[in-house]
Amino acid sequence: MGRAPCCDKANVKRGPWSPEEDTRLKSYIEEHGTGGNWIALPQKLGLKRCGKSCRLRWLNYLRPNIKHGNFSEEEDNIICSLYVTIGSRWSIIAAQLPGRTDNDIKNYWNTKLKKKLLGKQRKLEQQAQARKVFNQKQQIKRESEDLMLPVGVTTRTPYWPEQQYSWPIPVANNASIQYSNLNNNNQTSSFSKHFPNNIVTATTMNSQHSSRDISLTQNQLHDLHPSTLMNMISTDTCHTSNVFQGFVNFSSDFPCVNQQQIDGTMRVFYGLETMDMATNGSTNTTSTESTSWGDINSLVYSPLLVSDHEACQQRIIMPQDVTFEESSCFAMQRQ
DNA sequence: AAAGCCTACAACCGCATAGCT
DNA sequence: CAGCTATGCGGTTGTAGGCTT
Repeated sequence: MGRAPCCDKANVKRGPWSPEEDTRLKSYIEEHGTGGNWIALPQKLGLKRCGKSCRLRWLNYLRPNIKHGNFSEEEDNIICSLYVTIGSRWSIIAAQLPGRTDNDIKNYWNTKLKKKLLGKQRKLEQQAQARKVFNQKQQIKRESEDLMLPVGVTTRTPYWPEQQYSWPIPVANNASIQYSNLNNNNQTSSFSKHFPNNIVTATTMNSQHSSRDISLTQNQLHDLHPSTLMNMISTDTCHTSNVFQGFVNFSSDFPCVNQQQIDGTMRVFYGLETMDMATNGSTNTTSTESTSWGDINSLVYSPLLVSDHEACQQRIIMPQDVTFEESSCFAMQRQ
């Protein structure tokens, strides 16, 4: 047995609303309110509409201060960032955009923004593939060179093969890459690199929510593997390390900095894009996730179990005109 | 000009859940 | 606590209008 219908479908009008229906509904609600009962509303009004339909019409089109169309670049960015962070929770996203309805944002996403993002994603895939092929060729070349060495001569294997973990460089200004991790001591560590000035900042957040902000020089970090850095940040010895040079205000770099704990996985934020990074199996990171770019869902943080108000407090890295024409963000993938 | 296709978006549907009895 | 109902939400569908062939 199916669910009981909310109204008598045979006796309700469906389809587009007429101006007359709109006027009746609008003037009634403005005068009397909804009365807390949408189901009874159409009968009071003499409208042959389902209560649900009245509610939707009011919420999405008739209530005051509704904006339609003409989404600004800023709104695009907010929608994309929130989608990446919390997924298709349109009502939460709409709550961040005054005058916008969840339905409007959903439609806008499905018809325009998604395609825009997928186009960018395809471009990234192509660049990643090219980079992968290049790295494989380099590896083969190195191995074949090693084979040519005389017997008894051993090659020095660098701890981090040269350039293998070089930081990807976005072309545009004001980009940042951010890593975060929850270690075994319930301590969240994160670090980010900002472009184009190449300032690197790091933060640790322990269970008591105290934080430590550290800055590192570009030259010292260029080839440092993220998980190694994370290790250093996560330990109390970091302030004595010669890598760390001082303290900067990390939190103010981000609109929303509530630390989200991503156990076992480090992620990179690149404006709109995120990627999981394979790690070197150090103490702070426990798993390796492969990143599929064949699906828009791969852009979404998952799984995230947050309440609605928490969702709004999650850390959101705002995209800031990052382009990827010249860069490959997969350079950090360990082969 | 007309048919077919595509896009945008309004509206619907059904599930989950809160709140009431 | 169980059952019922209204509401809220997200996915999906329907359709009008524009575009292409």
